[in-house]
Amino acid sequence: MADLKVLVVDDEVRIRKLVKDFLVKKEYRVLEAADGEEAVKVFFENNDIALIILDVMMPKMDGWQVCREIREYSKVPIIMLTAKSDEQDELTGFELGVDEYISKPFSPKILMARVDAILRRTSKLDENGVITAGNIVVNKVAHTVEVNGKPVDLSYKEFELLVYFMENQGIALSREQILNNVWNYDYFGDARTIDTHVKKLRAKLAKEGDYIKTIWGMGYKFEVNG
Amino acid sequence: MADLKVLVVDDEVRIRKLVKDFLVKKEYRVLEAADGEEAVKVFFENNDIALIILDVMMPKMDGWQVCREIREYSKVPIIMLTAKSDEQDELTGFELGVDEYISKPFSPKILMARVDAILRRTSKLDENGVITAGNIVVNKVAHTVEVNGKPVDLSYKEFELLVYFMENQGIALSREQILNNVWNYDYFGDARTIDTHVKKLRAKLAKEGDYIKTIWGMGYKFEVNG
DNA sequence: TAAAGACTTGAAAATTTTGTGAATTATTAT
DNA sequence: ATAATAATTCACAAAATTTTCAAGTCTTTA
Repeated sequence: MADLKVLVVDDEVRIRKLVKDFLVKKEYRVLEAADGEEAVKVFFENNDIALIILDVMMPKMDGWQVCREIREYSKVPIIMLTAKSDEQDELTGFELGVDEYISKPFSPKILMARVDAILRRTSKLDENGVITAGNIVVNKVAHTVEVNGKPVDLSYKEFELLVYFMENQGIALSREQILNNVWNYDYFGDARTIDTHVKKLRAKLAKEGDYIKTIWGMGYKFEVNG
Repeated sequence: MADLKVLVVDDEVRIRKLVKDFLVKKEYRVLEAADGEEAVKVFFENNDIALIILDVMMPKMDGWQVCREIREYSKVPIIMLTAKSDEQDELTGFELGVDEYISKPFSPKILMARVDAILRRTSKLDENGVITAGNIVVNKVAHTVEVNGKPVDLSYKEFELLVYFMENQGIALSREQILNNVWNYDYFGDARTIDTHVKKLRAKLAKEGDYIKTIWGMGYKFEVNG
């Protein structure tokens, strides 16, 4: 597994540890948060979290609220851990874009199966490192890109940038975020260099360059539709 | 590709044809079966099938059962084609030793990528330690290399490097990766020593030296085509 | 609708990374 | 010990990419 980050949010240490142990065994990287506020904080400090496992019942800010706040900016998959009695609430949850429910007490094995399944279908990152979006297929392992079946040559940075975009489809990315992720965090130069790379990328992707949208005053977003 | 046989099992002719066409284009040999029983029969009549692409939902005998029966005798890689709703079943599947899941409707391209990846990791290395790629034949046991049938003398490191490349065909390898694998992980020296070895290797392999591609800013990749 | 601010773009400048031949330092064989 | 062979390092040329810059366009907002 390509080193994906999973954020586990629960106020009970016991539960966090349990889930974490299972995740670690499957080679996921695990971040933890003990309450809703911390969860939101951790999530936005790490902009590459692949999935959140979120308890509903928590002090300070409950799971629903966490979900709402995160959904304003991100489509990251969320698995909710609910008490048996919360069934009623699931209605709310699906509207909020929750991907799965698992009621406590749960079987870690099933939870893991769901995690795998969701990551497989959402992040499109399979073990082969192939990411797809529209007519673009990127093979991270082979370091190749195809647009409409035809190979396209990208430079190192262009490739990195495209991968970053594709792994964050539908998410508006600020220049700062892009800089932090695609460039080294100690990069000092002009953020405008991103623009130049975007320009080149768009040109090389031809029609599919339109997948990269400009978000005026903010940054860019990669999206196939819309 | 060394003429590998792939068995495609699906009750819909349309799907079989689609998959077959793509596989044939990649120079695989394709066998077909329209239901589970036929699949098992065909599999055991041909003892050199390299991979099975298996639909779950089929008359007579479903994919799970086919999987179970074949697994009693063989570790042949299996890719399952599942309906979206079958995710739940994946638990069962992984226990049965299914290698991959692809949910319908699927992108043929992704399917092909998976096929390639699986075959690359499972079947490349012949039983006798002979690896082939294009016009190069390496015998790990005898420690010999032939290019176009003619023996080529390589030094120890050159040989190791070539073997590493050939065991990782199509994969972009960073200098660090190469260093860790071909040199001892505690090697301290300059990574540029790789460049020098690559240079020598390319020279000794003559025309076939082109198999070693430079990936600018990243490292090298060994690939016969492209 | 004009001005200010934010993106695009093309091209030049600056920087990085590679390729190579030769020098230097192990290692092995004689 | 000495010669031969192999592995590294070095230095500089060559190649390719990244960044900067300036002028042109497009958006937003007053």
